[in-house]
Amino acid sequence: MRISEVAKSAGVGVETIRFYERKGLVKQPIRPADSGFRTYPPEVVSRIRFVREAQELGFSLREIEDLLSLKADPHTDCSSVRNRALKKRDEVNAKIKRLKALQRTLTTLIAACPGKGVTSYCSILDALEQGNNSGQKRKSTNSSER
Amino acid sequence: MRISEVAKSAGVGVETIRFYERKGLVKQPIRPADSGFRTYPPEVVSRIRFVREAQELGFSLREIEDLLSLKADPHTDCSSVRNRALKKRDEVNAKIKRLKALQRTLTTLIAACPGKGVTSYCSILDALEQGNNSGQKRKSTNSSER
DNA sequence: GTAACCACCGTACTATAGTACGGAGTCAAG
DNA sequence: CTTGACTCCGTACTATAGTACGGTGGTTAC
Repeated sequence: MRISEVAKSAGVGVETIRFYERKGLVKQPIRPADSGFRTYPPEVVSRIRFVREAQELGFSLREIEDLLSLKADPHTDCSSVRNRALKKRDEVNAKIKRLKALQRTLTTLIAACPGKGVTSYCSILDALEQGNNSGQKRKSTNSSER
Repeated sequence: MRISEVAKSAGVGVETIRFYERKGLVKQPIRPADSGFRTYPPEVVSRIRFVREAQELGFSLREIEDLLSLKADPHTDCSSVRNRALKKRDEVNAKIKRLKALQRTLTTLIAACPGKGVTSYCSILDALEQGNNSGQKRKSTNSSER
């Protein structure tokens, strides 16, 4: 595949691929001596898609490189890969936990916002406090609203 | 609270708070006419913590502003807030789903990397393909995992 | 053979999210 | 009344993640 083809199927620009190549996220493809053009195997498309996906989930390109490098060289053993993978999995689990907390907060907020009428607390931070008021000092009716 | 106090308890720099103020993420605090210094109510700390938290989960400041603005004015009704909250919750759910997929992929990878020895596929993309060969053009017999 | 199209390269520009800097004012302690 | 800590402001700089630009060369289609 040529670069523009890859770009199109991965949903990115040509320049982005060259950029990822410079960053080491996409490895340099073969370049037939005659054409000099980058010629990619089709797998590169999933690799790029993975990068975009992971970005949306809050990973930086550096971290994504880390994730992608979780790959054992056939001639070394897997233990360091395994350990890094375990660590990454913990990080991902932590992220899921936090997103679930946010989800619960939104649910609380939605419950407090029945769709019409006026409610007393209808902000995400209030909802956070509502869902969360274990161990916090509670605030009374004081509000100095700016 | 003065700005440096807020900064310290929220774990950010003073400049960051001024930056968030310019961006509208932190509202302008009162400034007593005599001192002219920003004087914050303590709630601002959780607000800033929320911002940092949400950033780690892959939200941009713009999106975070959106989240924070999910707050009903006591004089309007809640329906638009509710709708936006529902939409946000969907987005969060989608993120959770994708993180769970990543988690499963890592688990597949970990399983393929028993800690020593050489394995045939020990990369995250291979693991993805292993865990994922449903609905896509398939290469081999479907192995129902998970 | 020349136009259209793609690819190549390096450089420059953009947006986001801060971080640092420099000069000036405020305030409490010594 | 000076010193030091803190604050103010605007401007400039940084890192990340691209995106665009401009010039050159190869391939194909007419």
